[in-house]
Amino acid sequence: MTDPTPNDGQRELIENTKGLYLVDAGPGTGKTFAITRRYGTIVDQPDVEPEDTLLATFTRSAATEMKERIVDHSTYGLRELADAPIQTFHSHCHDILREHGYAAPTHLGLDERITDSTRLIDDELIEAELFREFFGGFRDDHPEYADFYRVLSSPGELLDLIRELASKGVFPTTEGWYRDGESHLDGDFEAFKERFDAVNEPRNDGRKQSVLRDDLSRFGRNKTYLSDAPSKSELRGGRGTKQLGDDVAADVFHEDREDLKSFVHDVYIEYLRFALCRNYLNFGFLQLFAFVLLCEDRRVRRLAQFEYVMVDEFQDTSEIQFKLALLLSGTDNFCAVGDWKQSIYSFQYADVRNILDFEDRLAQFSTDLNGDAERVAFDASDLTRIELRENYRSTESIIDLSERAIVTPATGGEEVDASLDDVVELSSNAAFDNTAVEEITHEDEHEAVLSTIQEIVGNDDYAVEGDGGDPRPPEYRDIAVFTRTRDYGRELLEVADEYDFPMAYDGGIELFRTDPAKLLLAWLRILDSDADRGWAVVLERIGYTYDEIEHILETDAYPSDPAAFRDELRGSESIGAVARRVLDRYGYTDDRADVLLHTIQSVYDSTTLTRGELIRFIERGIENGTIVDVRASAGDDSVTVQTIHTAKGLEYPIVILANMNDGSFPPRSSGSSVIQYQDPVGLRQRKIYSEERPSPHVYDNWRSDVLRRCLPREYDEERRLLYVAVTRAENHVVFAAGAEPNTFFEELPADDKAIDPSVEPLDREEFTDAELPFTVTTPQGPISQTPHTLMDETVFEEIDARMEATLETEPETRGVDFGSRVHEFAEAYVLDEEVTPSNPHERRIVDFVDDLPGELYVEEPVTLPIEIDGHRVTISGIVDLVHVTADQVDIIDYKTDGTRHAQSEYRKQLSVYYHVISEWFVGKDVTASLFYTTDGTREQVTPLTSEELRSLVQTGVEM
DNA sequence: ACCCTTCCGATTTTT
DNA sequence: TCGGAAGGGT
Repeated sequence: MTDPTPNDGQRELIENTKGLYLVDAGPGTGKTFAITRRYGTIVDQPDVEPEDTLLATFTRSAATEMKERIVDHSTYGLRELADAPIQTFHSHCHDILREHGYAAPTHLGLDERITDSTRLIDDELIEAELFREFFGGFRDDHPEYADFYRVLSSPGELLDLIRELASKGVFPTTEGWYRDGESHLDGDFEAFKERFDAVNEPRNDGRKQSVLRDDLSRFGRNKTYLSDAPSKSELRGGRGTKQLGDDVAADVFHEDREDLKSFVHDVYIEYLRFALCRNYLNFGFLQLFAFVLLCEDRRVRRLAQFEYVMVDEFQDTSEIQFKLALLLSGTDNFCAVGDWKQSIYSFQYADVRNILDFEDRLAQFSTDLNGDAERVAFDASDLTRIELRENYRSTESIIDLSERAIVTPATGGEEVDASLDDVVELSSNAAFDNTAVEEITHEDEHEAVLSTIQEIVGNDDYAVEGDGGDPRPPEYRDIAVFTRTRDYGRELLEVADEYDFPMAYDGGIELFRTDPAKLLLAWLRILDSDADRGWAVVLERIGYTYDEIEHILETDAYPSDPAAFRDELRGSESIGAVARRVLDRYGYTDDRADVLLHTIQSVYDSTTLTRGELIRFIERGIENGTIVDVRASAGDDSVTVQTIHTAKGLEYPIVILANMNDGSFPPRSSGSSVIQYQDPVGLRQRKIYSEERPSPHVYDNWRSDVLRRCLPREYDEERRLLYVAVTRAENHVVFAAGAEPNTFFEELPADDKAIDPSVEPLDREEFTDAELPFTVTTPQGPISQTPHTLMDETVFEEIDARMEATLETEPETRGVDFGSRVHEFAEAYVLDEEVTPSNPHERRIVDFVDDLPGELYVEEPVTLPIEIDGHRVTISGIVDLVHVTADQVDIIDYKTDGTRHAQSEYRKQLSVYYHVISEWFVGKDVTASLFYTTDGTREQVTPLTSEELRSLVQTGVEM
């Protein structure tokens, strides 16, 4: 592909090894070729060894590829390069800490040490588990932060925040914040003011109010603020005002955040301490300690610094990685290679500004690092920019299309920031340009895509470049279908399967942490040994309460229905049949269940696993959160389906970009967590708990609401994703959309191709290789140490204890709970959706509604209402509670949403129960009410009459 | 301005 | 389920 003789840009990069370089390397420009040759030039100098040169990559596989290609072109062999620092930032940091990291924590004031036995936790779910454990202890030790706990929706929110701060170089010390960390948390008013002014500019020469003022016309709507919030008119100015006052910017920005900062600080430092005590680090902490060490310890820094530093995929680096790269440079022989248009990893803390504002950031970071001591020596004004301009992959037409993509608005009115001035123009090297850029729209999008593929294969109109550069008709293997989400890819594969279409998914699926997998595991355990761990899950699912389950497990007196099902399963010939029956029983027929079925079947078929081993296999899958890697086998002549992220770095003759529908390229939202860090406004809290007034207790933070509206929604990364997708193509691109095409689809120039989807079923024999469209890799590696429970036992212990306590004080209290499935069923049935009853509870609902106001009897699974601190609590699975005393029946529906939202939907739900229950408890006074757990208030609901219910069933319309 | 109701969207993946 | 946003009525 890449010409062995470097072109001008590549040669400039390869030959100039001294000094500071920023290389713009667009798609298909032979970047890897140039970097590896440059590396060769560097280490082939007589006085330079591989250990003097750092080549940082983004992934391990990229590092491996680099090494292999260097070996091909230099005097060094693979063995000599085995230990060379050609690696990811993370693994390099790991190495630094292993060698010099023992006392690194002391620089933050921590007494703990990093030792050889300190592990790296590479599974986020295991870390989440550990963090939960940590946070539980933290809560007990720090009652002073109660107001923060009450607004947090989950501890995971804080872990996310900590990770983000770590990636930005904001670290805590035992005394406060490391270096200038606190200023990041406070934010940057000047930078904020600029954005504020930008959205506060009146429009139409001052005749129309600013975007911001318009946006705030609904200020306070659906919100509850504390009394210090200004009124809407105070905030926006009177009638006729065109923009917000200047003072508003300062007013919303400046907020007392001392308590918030100290809360976050304490959680952060204590979590670091916890991790070190437990002898582990996460990826972020690896970089955190490496950075601190390099900053504080001059000896280590000198030892660790390189004569040459090259960073590949620079657009994917985070702020801390940029700074680490600088600290690791002993000279200014520094070379960053990347393409801002391909920065699509912000969720992994990649910061596109590292490459877009390279010079500014370099100057800024160097100054920061040199604040108190001379650490790095860079002069940003000595920067040489190199542009790689020759594209060896795509035709000129594809390149033109990609340039359009990067500036295409994502919604009707969006103004795109990027302009083509920032895009380095590429020229194509393709042998010919017969490019088709087409678009198809059809309601049956999946079928339409498959039909299109059939149309393309073997068709000379879609010729691709053959081996000798001559055109040849395309085959299945030349085509890739890209999607934004995994889900869409799986759906497509599902449809393809129906037609025996040669199509293979390429990417990862977290298969085992799904309900179907857990239930299957439970039934396998029951089959194997009537294991309690299996029965508990099955019974809980049916709706038995904890004490009932305990009783059943003790006496082995299993209910007749599931026991019969177990016996039925025992008669199944194969594991596949068992799995299918279990999934059918619970109504799992979606694609995910099918993949699970496929996986189980193929693992069982292709290995010699016994049932017991299969159980262990699934258990490991759940414990490790195993992503089942599903890959196209290379030899198959089949279409590849993958997410755009997975496709980065790859190339295909023909690309179909599917699911170009409304909402499939979502805007980057400001996040929904209560406590968040945001550039440039710093650390902010969106909800505030306060008991000052009786109700409600949780208030919205008006400043946060205004601040958010000053930072516009961004589609920049979605555009870059689009760019990445298009630039994978060598010859042709097809956009596909369903019923509601998005703006990208509408705006991009493409020939509209009418389509009448009819997929020709293929002869399976012809594609025997593709028969099983994926292979499954058995999870490897050590089994995690976290004990795994399908049921959260602490919750049940808690419930049990409280039940005992309540029973002692209120022996009269009795209640009933329904499983949420019955709840859902009832609602669906009343609303005349097509549902078939599958258990006794559901059949009773059917009988009841069909025969209103007929008789209804419900067997009584009994439980007790649960009270904690005088408040009823919502416990997952118990949605509705019926509270029964001698002469009174209370039907209660728990809601966490305390301040807003209509009761109408709830009324429909509750009404069904109301009628069921009042039939049941003839002679008692029955009431229905909503219980708001946020503030403890309770509201009586007037249930629909039987007539209204009946009419609902008949008309199917809302009241 | 306030209240009630309905609608919409729940990513991506590597270290 | 559950928040955010927006539309409609008074």
